[in-house]
Amino acid sequence: MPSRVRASDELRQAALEQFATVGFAASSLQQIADHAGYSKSSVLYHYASKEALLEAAIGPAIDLLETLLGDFVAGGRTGAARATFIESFVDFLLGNRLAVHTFVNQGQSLRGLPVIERANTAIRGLADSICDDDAPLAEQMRFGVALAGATYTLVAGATFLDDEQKVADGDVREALISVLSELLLTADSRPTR
Amino acid sequence: MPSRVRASDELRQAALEQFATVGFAASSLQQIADHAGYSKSSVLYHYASKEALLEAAIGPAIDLLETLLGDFVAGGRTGAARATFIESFVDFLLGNRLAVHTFVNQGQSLRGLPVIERANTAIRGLADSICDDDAPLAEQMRFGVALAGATYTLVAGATFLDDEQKVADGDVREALISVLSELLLTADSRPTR
DNA sequence: GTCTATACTGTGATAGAC
DNA sequence: GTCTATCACAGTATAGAC
Repeated sequence: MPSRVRASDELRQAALEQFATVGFAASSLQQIADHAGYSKSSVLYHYASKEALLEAAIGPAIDLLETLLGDFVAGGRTGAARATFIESFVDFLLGNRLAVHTFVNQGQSLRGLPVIERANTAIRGLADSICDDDAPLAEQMRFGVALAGATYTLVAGATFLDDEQKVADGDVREALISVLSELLLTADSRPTR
Repeated sequence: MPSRVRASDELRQAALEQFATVGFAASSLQQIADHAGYSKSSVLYHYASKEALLEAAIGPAIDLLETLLGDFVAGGRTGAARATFIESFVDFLLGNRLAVHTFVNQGQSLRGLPVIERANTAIRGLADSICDDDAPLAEQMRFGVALAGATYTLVAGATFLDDEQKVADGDVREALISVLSELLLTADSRPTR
């Protein structure tokens, strides 16, 4: 193994995989250390606590999410802006599956942690931006279903499809963008029912 | 307090609320006992183990889900069947928020438990039924996004909207059915892109 | 920088008094 | 049926050798 790979990076990656698969609360420092090939104490040398390890593991992805959602909220409400947002969002999901998986599945029980709160604030900002104007409830739901559906379809996909039909990421990307575009791009002109 | 309410029911309800809010792993028998006004040992008298408590808490909802999905898979692929399925599914979500919340947020880390596996089997059966025929990937995604989106929108709604704008359940029901119908009812005639 | 050894806390679960 | 007392164990975290 090349000495280029640093222990802290290996530990961070092992932790991310553990958090995503068995959950944060159920992950022990011992398991993480074992998976990375280090001792439990080495983990606590590189990261002051289990929470610090979570911060390091999913923090970067949360950073991306913040800028992604922030840009969309700040930007115009034009159809073109929506289109690029959809693409960015899908790419974000595909490029940060483990972190998204962790946040989606464990976020509720991790309220109060700085990383989690940052993500929640960003998401709430998006929700407010969608709901503030007098948009009909169905429109708000369409947005929620689209983003939550895309997110959780990938998360559930990781859960169910892992062993079997391994679809190519490129096809998934295209199909997801297609469905989200259907839902969101022509939303203004849709009937309420 | 009327002696009509049984201790086991109170404990089951308290456990469900704990599991849904702080998660299964993070919930302690002590907390559950405190919330219900009993001692930790009383919990273990009524339920042999923490897992048995989970079974009792979300089992009934999983039963409903099994029949719901089973009926749809067994039934025809007609538009009318889809319409009634959408309505039943939304009603199921609205009527079992805490159980759904628990399964969605904790299910991944609880693999192997009988209740969880029953639900996973039912969901996989639905997924197979949708994917078995040569449906295009976008159509499969549309189904996934619709059901996962509806599910997680309500779950996230419980997370974010609890304190503020308390939308009436009736309106949510109508809006959700509307969005799901848009996505699923005319799916056969949609273009791939 | 990585390890061993250990302290301390809280957990799920059991036994037995009432 | 509910309680107190106790168990064995796993968890995070600390101290210090090398």
